[in-house]
Amino acid sequence: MHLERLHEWNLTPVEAIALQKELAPRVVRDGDPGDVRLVAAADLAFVDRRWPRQPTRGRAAVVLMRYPELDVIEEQVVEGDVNFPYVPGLLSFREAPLLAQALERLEGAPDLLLIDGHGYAHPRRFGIASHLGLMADLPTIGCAKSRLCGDNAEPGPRRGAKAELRLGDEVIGAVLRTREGVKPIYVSVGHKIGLEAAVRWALRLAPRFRLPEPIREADALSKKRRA
DNA sequence: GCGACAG
DNA sequence: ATCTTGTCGC
Repeated sequence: MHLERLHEWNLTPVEAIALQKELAPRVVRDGDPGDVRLVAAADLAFVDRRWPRQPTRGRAAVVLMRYPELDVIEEQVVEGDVNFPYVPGLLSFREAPLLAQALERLEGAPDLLLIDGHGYAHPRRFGIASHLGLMADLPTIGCAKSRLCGDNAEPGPRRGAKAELRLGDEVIGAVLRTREGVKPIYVSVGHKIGLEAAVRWALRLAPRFRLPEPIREADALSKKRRA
């Protein structure tokens, strides 16, 4: 698939923040992907174990799965240098370059994209899911395992229970219980999909475990040695 | 000044 | 993210 080259990646943190503010208005926060047949997810693992903020090597993995069968029909892995440090709020400048390369190698064309991280639920409303969604011009959902910003009540104990994630007087995402007895996940709009639809798809794609199946597969693939 | 802080 | 064994529970 094709991703648009929106800018260069070799930026300073100050430039990265300015870029996020500039691109955030282009994110589309509504829509509902019609009949979804193919779902893709991307995740990245680190190859060595140096300080989290230092230059290192990363391995990006992308999986393409059929819906509703949830079987993997394509995998892509790209290994390369990671130079940008981990800075809360600037995750995409650390991880997106390699993830974008892996996504570009995908031969199949997904109807929906899932990213491990936040989208709209971000200080400048432009998390990595929105960043990659904008580049790919695809309906994209951000699924994070923990909170970056905002406040929320505890969702109910049953699968499907949710609570609003809000920042100020704005709803920036949802806290969704995908399984009874486990911690909820944080769902937010990445691009070209409304929050309600994003939550519905996140839940549908996580029929058995805490995280949506495509993200689990991408995570597992990124941790495999090879490339 | 203090606390929070995706992966 | 990553370092790590056993262990509690379904």
